[in-house]
Amino acid sequence: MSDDQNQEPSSQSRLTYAPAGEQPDDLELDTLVREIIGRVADKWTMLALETLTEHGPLRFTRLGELIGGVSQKMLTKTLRQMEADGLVTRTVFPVIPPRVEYRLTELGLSLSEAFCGVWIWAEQHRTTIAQARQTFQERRAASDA
Amino acid sequence: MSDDQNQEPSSQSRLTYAPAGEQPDDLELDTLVREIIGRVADKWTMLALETLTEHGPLRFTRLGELIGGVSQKMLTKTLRQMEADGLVTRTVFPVIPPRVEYRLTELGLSLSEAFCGVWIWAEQHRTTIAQARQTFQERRAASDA
DNA sequence: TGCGCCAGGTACCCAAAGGAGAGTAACGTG
DNA sequence: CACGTTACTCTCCTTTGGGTACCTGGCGCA
Repeated sequence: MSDDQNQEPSSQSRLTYAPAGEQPDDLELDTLVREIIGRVADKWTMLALETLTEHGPLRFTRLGELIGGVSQKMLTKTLRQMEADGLVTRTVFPVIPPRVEYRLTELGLSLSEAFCGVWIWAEQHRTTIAQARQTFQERRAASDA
Repeated sequence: MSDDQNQEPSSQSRLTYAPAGEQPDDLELDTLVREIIGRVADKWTMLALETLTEHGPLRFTRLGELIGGVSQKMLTKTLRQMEADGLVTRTVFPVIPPRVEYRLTELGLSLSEAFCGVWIWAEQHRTTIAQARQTFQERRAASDA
């Protein structure tokens, strides 16, 4: 094996693994996909997505109530990000008191559908997971003793 | 609807929205599912899941290389959590130097399949998202001016 | 005239996420 | 006898996530 492609001088001192060799265009695509995954695979994003899918267009406060346990700050931040990514539209009605409506776009709806499988998985396997955690705890407790 | 369950005294001063009224058992299930989602919908978990699905059983360092950009610390933490949730098995071969193999369980594989739709979604819509971000930035720059 | 309404913005703060680097065990090889 | 090997753990540090609280604006209402 020629190691001329391997540009790490000493095999040590690299504690964060660099991506293993790939074609540059594949790597580029991969990076982009990862970045997207990192953004949409967010707790609040997923919850907002699901809530909007279930209840249709909602205004700010109502959406917060339905999601539950979210602070204004995070709700605002999450919705701004989703808006930036084109997952929701934000419509401001110039009335007093203000009224802002959040509505899923086609893109947002398609993501919601893609995530649907994960929700179903979580519901179906929750008991299995709970059980796995139980046995894992017990085994660790046993190995500690 | 009776609001005798609604114990907020003044509608103000509650900046984090409490979950809107639901049946207690539904709420319990919901909490559990949310907790699961919060754990599996993690960046490193998803990447590890996908890597193990694509490459089959892997040992620690190789898995880190294939995932790319992950530190040992996070890799260890992620794998421990996945093990605790029953998504992977961790097999230690008592040899020198140590050899540890990580392998997806049936549960892990099923989750991977559930996530598959999200990966496909991300790949399919990446240009749309990039475009949405572009226009969002431009609109914000325009409104600033 | 002053409070409440909705949808935030902003400042302050703490906790968790996560990276960098060193250390470790136990053996094989030079 | 020192070095490399793997799969970690540990400490130190910075960054981010996220909660609490206080502020605005314009109108209706008491």
